[in-house]
Amino acid sequence: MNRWLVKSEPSVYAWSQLVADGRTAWTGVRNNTARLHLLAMKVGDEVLYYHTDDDRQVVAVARVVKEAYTDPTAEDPRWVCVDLEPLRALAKPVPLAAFKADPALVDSWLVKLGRLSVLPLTEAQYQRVLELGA
DNA sequence: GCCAACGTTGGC
DNA sequence: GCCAACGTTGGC
Repeated sequence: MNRWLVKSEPSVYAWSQLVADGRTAWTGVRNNTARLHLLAMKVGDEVLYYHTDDDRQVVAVARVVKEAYTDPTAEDPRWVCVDLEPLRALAKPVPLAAFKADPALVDSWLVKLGRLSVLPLTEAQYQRVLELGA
């Protein structure tokens, strides 16, 4: 079971929209590192849902329901997407500042490589976020 | 709105 | 194959 984090601009596709839709194709990723992470996702993997822009916090947990396939919104067929469904919102969102302040999270890719939109978390990092968000 | 960090492109 | 220039992302 791998753990991930995906970013979304809340003005474009917020968590509430995923809840309303019940499921979505995670399209539009055009960065090779992020692409490799999408390719590594397995059905059942849990994915933290992070809002960029003014929010800048993890708000919820989603789950992979379909593994990587060609992104229908891309001209180049090498780009892929996965399908996600909402799992649950965090009781308390975990802000980026908490990642930077927490020794267990400061080494995460979210902090180290801020522009990466799909990134892996270690099990310990993942559990720590859930703990902070409980 | 600005800027830092990173990726990509294209000239040589 | 190197690197300068440019574009994009996301935090502040």
